Amino acid sequence: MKPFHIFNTLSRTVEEFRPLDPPNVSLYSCGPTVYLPQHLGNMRAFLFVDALKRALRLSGYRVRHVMNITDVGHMTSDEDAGEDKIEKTARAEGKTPREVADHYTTLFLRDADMLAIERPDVLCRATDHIADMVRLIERILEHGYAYVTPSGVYFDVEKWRGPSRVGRLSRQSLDEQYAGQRLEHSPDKKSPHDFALWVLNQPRHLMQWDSPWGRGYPGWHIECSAMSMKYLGETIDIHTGGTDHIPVHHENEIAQSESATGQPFVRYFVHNAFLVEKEGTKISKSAGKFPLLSDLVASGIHPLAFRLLCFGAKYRSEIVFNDEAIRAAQKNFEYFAEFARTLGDVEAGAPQDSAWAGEYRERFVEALNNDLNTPQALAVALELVAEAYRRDDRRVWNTLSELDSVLGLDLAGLRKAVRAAELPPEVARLIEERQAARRDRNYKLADELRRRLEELGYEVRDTRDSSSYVPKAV
RNA sequence: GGCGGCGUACCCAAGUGGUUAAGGGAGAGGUCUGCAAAACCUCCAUUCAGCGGUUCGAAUCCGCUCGCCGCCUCCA
Repeated sequence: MKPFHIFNTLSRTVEEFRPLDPPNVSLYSCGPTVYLPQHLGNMRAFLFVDALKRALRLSGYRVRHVMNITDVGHMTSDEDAGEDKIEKTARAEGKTPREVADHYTTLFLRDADMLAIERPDVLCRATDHIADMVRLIERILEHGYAYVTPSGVYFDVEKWRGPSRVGRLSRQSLDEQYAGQRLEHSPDKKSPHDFALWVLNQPRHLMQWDSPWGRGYPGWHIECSAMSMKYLGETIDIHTGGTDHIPVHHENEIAQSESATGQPFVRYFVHNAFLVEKEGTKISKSAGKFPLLSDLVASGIHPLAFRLLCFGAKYRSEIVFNDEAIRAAQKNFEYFAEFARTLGDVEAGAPQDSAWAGEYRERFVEALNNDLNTPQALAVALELVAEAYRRDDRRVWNTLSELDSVLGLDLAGLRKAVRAAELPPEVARLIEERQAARRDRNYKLADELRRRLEELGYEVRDTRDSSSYVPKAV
């Protein structure tokens, strides 16, 4: 294991990462809410987690990753009393909540696959874990940090609050946090700070479960606590999410988890910044308009270009998303892909990389271990390829594929695809015709044939007396 | 109103006290070439929003000003 450093929101500093049980790392990520497609901003968060996992692995850690699918409990309005978003979509589309959740989960996983985001070891749906949530709420009640009312079971924030307990993440006192807030609160709450663990007596809701307190449904924070503990234990190493989760969601998760177990809930909270549009405005689900991965693909951008775009900035920085930025990322992707293709012709024989390549591996790992500096790591990878071209020395495959274990561009696949590619008969015929035309200096015909080959998906590259044919990047 | 953050070239973006301010894209010129593509080479911020201050030394620390954003309400 190499020393890994990461910014911990709990301390607001970059810390050396020390897992509880090295080299094992327990990692929990707040996953998607599946009532709408995930937009590019959402996907950035998952790309961040993917980079974190892969970087840890490259440095010798073994990561167990759990991610939730939120398919119940997110409300359209404040205070857990509004309409459930899943149900709202279900009503609008004439489907059951489960159908809605399944549909958008499938879409999410499809996009994640296209972005080469590895599947978590456990992908768990909230609605499959109602019993776990109920048990956790019972523990909180046993410890006296919650109370039952006709409208629900609430967490008693006033009782829990202490010098170091509340506002650890957000750096806000309760009074600060709620100053100026103009929401109406359930009259059953002892304090406006209290939040629902279990909601009762909302007969209009489609999704309801029996509980010791009556039929109802879980509050929107409890799922993460329950599932995190179930699959990773009462104290986990890393918990990730977007910065928007710092003040409420994660603050509440800590309170309810630690009041139930008496143990620290999370050792390292790591939060990613947003993807923003040109004016610096957040791309949000609720705003209604946001680009999807499918929009990018439709405009001719490779999904992995978006992956590289996200790698081009640190996870703690906002990324400004615009046409020029994504096109630059596309160029980067093509640059790597092109290099992998040229390796396709080189015999796979060289087991040993050239000595000069080792330095690049070191610098790459070093960058990642320094608070996941993916832009610096990406720069190193680009420099490695440039240097290989410059030296005309392609014996860098072992190094490059190690870097690709984090970059995730599947360069090995691209390389293999070129080697395995067989020319269809029609293409072969066109190529011969074109070569003849070039020999006859009939360049007009040669250019026409080049155009037709391109239509068939083959890019033509001439040298003085031969040509190569490369299937275009998909 | 409270809390937090940002402002580095045309665009994206590292760097956060000390040799020439990473890297990529775009742009300009060149090598190669029937052309094109790919690749490579050269050029492209005496300067880090502005103004003060601390320091032998600051893009990096402090203060103020301007501009922008996030969270506090579902949100990665």
